[in-house]
Amino acid sequence: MAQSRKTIRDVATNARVSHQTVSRVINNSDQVSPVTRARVKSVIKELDYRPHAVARSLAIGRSCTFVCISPNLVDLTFAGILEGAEAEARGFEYMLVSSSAPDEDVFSALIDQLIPTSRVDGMIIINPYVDARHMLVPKGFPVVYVGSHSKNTSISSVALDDFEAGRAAAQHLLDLGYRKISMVTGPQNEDCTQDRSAGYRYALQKAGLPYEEVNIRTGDWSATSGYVAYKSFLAGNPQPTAIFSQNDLMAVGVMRAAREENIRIPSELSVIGIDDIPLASYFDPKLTTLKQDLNAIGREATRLLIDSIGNPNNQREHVEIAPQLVIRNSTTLHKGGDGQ
Amino acid sequence: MAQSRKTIRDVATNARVSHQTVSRVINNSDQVSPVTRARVKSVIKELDYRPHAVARSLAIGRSCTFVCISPNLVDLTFAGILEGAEAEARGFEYMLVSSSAPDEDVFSALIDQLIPTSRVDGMIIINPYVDARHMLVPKGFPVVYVGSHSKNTSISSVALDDFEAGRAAAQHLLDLGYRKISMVTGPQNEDCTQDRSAGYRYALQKAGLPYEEVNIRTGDWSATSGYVAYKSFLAGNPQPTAIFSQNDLMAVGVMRAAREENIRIPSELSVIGIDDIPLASYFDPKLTTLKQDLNAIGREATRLLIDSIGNPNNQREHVEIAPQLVIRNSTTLHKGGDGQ
DNA sequence: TATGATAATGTGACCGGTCACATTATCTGC
DNA sequence: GCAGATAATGTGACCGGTCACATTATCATA
Repeated sequence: MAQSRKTIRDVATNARVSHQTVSRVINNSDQVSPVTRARVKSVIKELDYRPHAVARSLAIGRSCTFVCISPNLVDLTFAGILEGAEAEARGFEYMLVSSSAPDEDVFSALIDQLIPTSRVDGMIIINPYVDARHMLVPKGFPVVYVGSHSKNTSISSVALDDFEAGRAAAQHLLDLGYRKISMVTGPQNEDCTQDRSAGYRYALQKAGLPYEEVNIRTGDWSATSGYVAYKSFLAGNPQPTAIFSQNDLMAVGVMRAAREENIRIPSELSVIGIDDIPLASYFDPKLTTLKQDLNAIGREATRLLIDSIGNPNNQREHVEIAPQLVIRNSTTLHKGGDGQ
Repeated sequence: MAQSRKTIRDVATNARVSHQTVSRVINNSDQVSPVTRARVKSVIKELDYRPHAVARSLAIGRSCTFVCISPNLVDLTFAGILEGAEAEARGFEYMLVSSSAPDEDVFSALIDQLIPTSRVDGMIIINPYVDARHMLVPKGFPVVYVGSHSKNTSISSVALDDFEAGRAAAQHLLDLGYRKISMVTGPQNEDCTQDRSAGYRYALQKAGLPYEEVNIRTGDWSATSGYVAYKSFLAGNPQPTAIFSQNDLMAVGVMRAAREENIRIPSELSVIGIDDIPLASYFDPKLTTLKQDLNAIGREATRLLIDSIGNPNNQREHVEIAPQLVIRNSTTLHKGGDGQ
C-alpha cells in the first residue's frame, strides 16, 4: 500500500521532464523556464517528494555536516558553546552534530568513524590539548579549535580572551584595595590556564606587586579542587584575603571550604571566578565573576570552520572573545589595613 | 600527488579479486576462503582503505545514526542523558548525534532535515510534550521518548520513576516529623510534574493528611521560579516548614529566597529536591535530594530504540528508573511541636 | 533565409558501496 | 568417474542523487 520513497525520477516522470530538470528545480538553478519550474514544483508537492540527503552527499562528495567533539557534555561551558555553534551552522545549511569523547581512545574511535568515512566535512574540537587528541586528526582535514590557541599555523581557533580575563579579575581585586591576591588555576598544561595566569601576572606587575608562587594553587576546574585549594591555602601564612579562581566551579569550592572554616565572604575573603555559570547568583554570596559569552564562541567556531572550507589555503585566524566583569557579592572593598 | 580516496574496487584490483569479495571481507562474511581473506586484508591495510559510510548508507538504506533532540543542551539533566545514550549507541555500532530544539519551529525544521532525507534511522526525544513536538514526527518512524510516558501505544519511553520520586520525597519529610509539607512543582502540563505530584499526594494520603492546594506552587524548573515560589509562600499562613521542590534548581531558588528572609535551613525550613545536580553539595546547606541516574536513562533510551527498529511490531515498553534518596543537610528532624 | 548565440532540456555515466543471481571450483557418495 | 551438493568467487544492476556533455528550441542578426 504505502509505496516506497519517492525519487527524483518519479517526479520527473510525473512532470514529463528529465530527472536532471527536477534536480535543477531543487537546486534553484536559473536554467529552468518558469513554467517548467512551476509544474515540477507542483508535482514535488503533490508526491510529497523529499530529496535524499545521503544520496546527495554521495554524489557531491560532501556531507554538509560538522561535528563538534567535547570532552563531555555535562560541563555547562561546553554545552553553551555547542548551542551557539549549532545555531550558526543551521544558518549555513550545515548540520552540526555533537559527540563527547571522555578520553583519547574514544576520541580516536570517533575520528575514525567520522572522517575517513566521509560522514562529516569539518570538525570543531573543544579543548584539543586536553590530551593528545589534536594529534589524532588527519592532516588537512578542516578543523577549528575552541578553548585553546592552535599551535598549528593551519588551524583556526576561538577562545575567551583568557589573558584579559585573568588580568581583569586580578585588576578588580587590586581596585578593591587588595595587595595580596591568591589564585587557583586550572591544570597547568592547558592554554587557558597559562593565559589566565599570564594576565594575572601582568596586572600584578603593573601594580608593582611581585608574583609569588606561594599564592598559587593548581586545580582541575572542579568544585572539589577549589575546595582542596582553599584548605591548602590555610596551611600557609598569612591567610588569603582575596582569591581569583580561574573558573566559577572552583570558586564555589573555595567558598564552601571558607564557610566550613567560618571565614566570612566577602568581608574576610573576596572571591572572583570566571564563566558566570547559570547558578552563579544562587550561591551565598552571589558570585562575582567574568562572564564568557559561550554562545558567541560557538558561533564564531562555526564561522571559522565554514571559512576554512571555503578557502582552504587562507591564513588561520585566532579569535578571542572579550570577557565581561559581573560584580556581585563575593567581592568587596578591602578593609583590613593595607593587607600584606 | 595525493591520490583521491581509495575505493573497494581499488582494493579488488590490487588483491586480484572482485569488488564483491572485498565487500565480503569487510563485512566478515564467512563465504571467503581464509587465504583470500588474508590477501584482501593485507591490501586494505597497504592502501589504507576505509569504507565510505555515506555510500554504504545509500546502498543499504540505513544511516546507522540516531539523533537525540532535547529542548536545550545546557540543562544538565539533558546532558547526562545524552552522554548515557551516546555511550550505549556506540556499543551497537550506531552513531548518536544530538541537536537541541529550543522551540517547536526549530524542532520541526530539524525533523524535516533529518527524517525524510534518511539521515537518521531513529530518534530519541527528550521532553516530547514540552510543546507540540510529539505531533511532528512522521508516523511509523522509530522514536523513543525520554522524560514522559508516551501516550501513544506504539512508542516506547523511559523516565525517572516520577511517582516514586514524589512519594519518596514527601515520605522523607513525613519521616522527619513534618505534617505540613509544601511543594513547588514543574509546569502543570508536563507528565513528570503530574507524576511527582501524584506520588506526593499518595504519601500524604497514606499518612492520613489532606492534600491542600494552598501548599502548592507551580514553577518552571528554573532556580528563579523556586525563588518566586518561596516568596509567594510567605504571603500565606502559616509559613512552610518543609518544602518538596520537584527539582534541585527550584530548591536552590527556594533556599536563596529563604536566606534573604533570614529563615535558617534546615532548622526552620527543610528542603528536598530531585535530580542531585553536580553542585548539590556545594550549596549552603548541602542539598538533600532524590538522585536520578541520568546515564541509565540515556542508555535505556538507546536500547529501546534499537529494540523498536529490530522488531517494529513489538509492544511498546515503558521503563522507569528508580530514584535514590541522598540525604544531606537541607533537611532535618522537625522540632517545632507537632507542626500544623 | 541562413547563421550563430543563447536558453532550456535531455542523456548517460558516476559517486562507492550492496544486492541478487550467475558462475566456477571443490568435495561427497555411489 | 560422474551427478549433485556445497563452497568460493564474479557479474552487473541498483541506491538516489549530481556531473559533464549533447541535443533541441528560440531568437537576433546579417
